[in-house]
Amino acid sequence: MAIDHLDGRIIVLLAREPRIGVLEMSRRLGVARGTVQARLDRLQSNGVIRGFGPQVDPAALGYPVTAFATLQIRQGQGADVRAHLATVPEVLELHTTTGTGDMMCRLVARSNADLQRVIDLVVGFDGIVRASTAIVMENPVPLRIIPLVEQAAEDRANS
Amino acid sequence: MAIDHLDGRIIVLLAREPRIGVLEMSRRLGVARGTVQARLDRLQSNGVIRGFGPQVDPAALGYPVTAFATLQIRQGQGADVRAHLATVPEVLELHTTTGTGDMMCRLVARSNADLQRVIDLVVGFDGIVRASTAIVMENPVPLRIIPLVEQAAEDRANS
DNA sequence: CGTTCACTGGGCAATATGACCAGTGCAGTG
DNA sequence: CACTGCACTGGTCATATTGCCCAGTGAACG
Repeated sequence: MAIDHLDGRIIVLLAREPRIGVLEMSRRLGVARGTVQARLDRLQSNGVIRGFGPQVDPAALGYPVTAFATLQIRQGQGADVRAHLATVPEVLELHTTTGTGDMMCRLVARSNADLQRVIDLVVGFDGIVRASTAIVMENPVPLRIIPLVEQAAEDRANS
Repeated sequence: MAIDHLDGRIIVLLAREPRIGVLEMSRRLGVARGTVQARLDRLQSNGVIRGFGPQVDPAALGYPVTAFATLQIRQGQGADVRAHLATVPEVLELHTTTGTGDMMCRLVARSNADLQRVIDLVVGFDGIVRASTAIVMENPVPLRIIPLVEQAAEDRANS
């Protein structure tokens, strides 16, 4: 569960240069190849590393508009709404939350006009009472994991 | 910019089985290896595929709590706030948005109690007027891209 | 003290990689 | 119509990497 310093270095190295391979990694980290391999296997079976899927940029796919929608759900309709939203490709992720809304989802669209279509698609479902949408203008900090990994490795080292 | 059907199949295949390699892909898709290689190169230089970084699960790292925070910023302090948030490892991403808040960020924490520490860290900064936080309970649709890629490939085919 | 465990450093065959090449079918252009 | 550029095919080649094996070492632990 907790990762040590070497694990941290492996993940960070992999995040920075995903294509380098186990052998090159072992060279850079100054450890035996088998060690890196064993660590990687462990990290993957631990679930710390879920996989190495391609990181696709929706903007480059023709979906440059991102928005977050907060949804209020009619009591007892949660499961239906989830199933509904799972069928909409423009819904990139969905969370159930505490707070003013019941759910929060990330949407993408081809344009601001197209966002209207997507929102209609999302909201035009019986169990959804109300939706409030925030359009993303800029993304100063793109989804990242390196700082957290470094901190987790540090915490482990200091304990 | 737009992707065709083969591009779509490459991305989906890669998303499902990231480790398979170009040769195996060409076998499965029934095209020559050089073709897959050329397509991949093109997708990467297009920016459609940003990379193949490891997908790290914060929960497995010891950060099982996720939250979204909506921030209101004092006029003109935007840049300072961004710089501040970029230094907090628990801030996994940050967006500037329209709507009631000025910014929206995704946070993780070691526990609900630890979330308080993270929020204090985030909010304890001069330019931030107010923050409202929604804790994630469940994640019915984890961040995904396959349905969108398939739709983008379809759209291209039909045009 | 003995055992277990992770790591080292090495060797092996099998495989994938990047780099080429000539040939082919197709779409668009003059 | 002929020409040209382009993407794809199917093949080769040398090189690098992979997955797998092994014995030996050092540290932690009961």
